[in-house]
Amino acid sequence: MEEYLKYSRVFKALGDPKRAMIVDMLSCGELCACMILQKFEMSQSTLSHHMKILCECGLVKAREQGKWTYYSLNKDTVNNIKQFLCDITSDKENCICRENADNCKGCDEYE
Amino acid sequence: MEEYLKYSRVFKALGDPKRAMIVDMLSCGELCACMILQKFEMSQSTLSHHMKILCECGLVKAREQGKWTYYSLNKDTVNNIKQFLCDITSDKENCICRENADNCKGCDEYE
DNA sequence: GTTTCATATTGACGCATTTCGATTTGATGC
DNA sequence: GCATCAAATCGAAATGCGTCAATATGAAAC
Repeated sequence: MEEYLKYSRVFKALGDPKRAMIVDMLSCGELCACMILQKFEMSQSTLSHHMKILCECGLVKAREQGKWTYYSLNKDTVNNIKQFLCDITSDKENCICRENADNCKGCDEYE
Repeated sequence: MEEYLKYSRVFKALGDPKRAMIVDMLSCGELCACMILQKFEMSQSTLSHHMKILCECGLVKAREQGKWTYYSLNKDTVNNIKQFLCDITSDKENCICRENADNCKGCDEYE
């Protein structure tokens, strides 16, 4: 379950449309907070909160320079969850989560 | 924003570790609800609720057969969000979300 | 050092989510 | 028909989330 928790934290961060859009914006390169804020109708504190969530799950990196904070996408984290999605779409012969499949009458009938 | 909402609904569904695990279980093939329930310490009503969320976002398909309901992964939906992740990790020259980048003093200084 | 500006933090407010026990629905078997 | 079983739905409680205004922090400019 620890493994799933690791992934789900990132998925949860992307589970807000505004955060998904922010991540998409950052895919073109680093941006400062004020630039991101321009694109949304939200308060500065709300944006700051969203950026914190994106940073805490590892999706986004923050770089402070003087007054400004520059945010960039952490592609390693994106690749991690991309790998998870690849794993679940690849064909598998057998699977550990199926080990007790015989205990289920319904599944027996189906097989 | 509509586009991001479409993606974020799926991400949100994966944003719960139990649901991420269920999706992983289904990656090996169709399973009935009772089989999934065996693997978790949760009530039957709670599982039913999670399955509804997974179905409503399009990640999982339900097939009813008599008393039993069989769930399977909808790989098309997984491939959709995989494509989004591929897009944001690919190198881009320019990006529509950057169109007003000059308005930001901070960004100007940085460039 | 005081002002100004960008960002973070705090506290509060509704709203959504997770969870459960209890009940309902709908199919199967007697 | 009646009992049984799988799954869905309902109602309620606890927790979490998105949002804002107000305030705090901390760097730059004067």
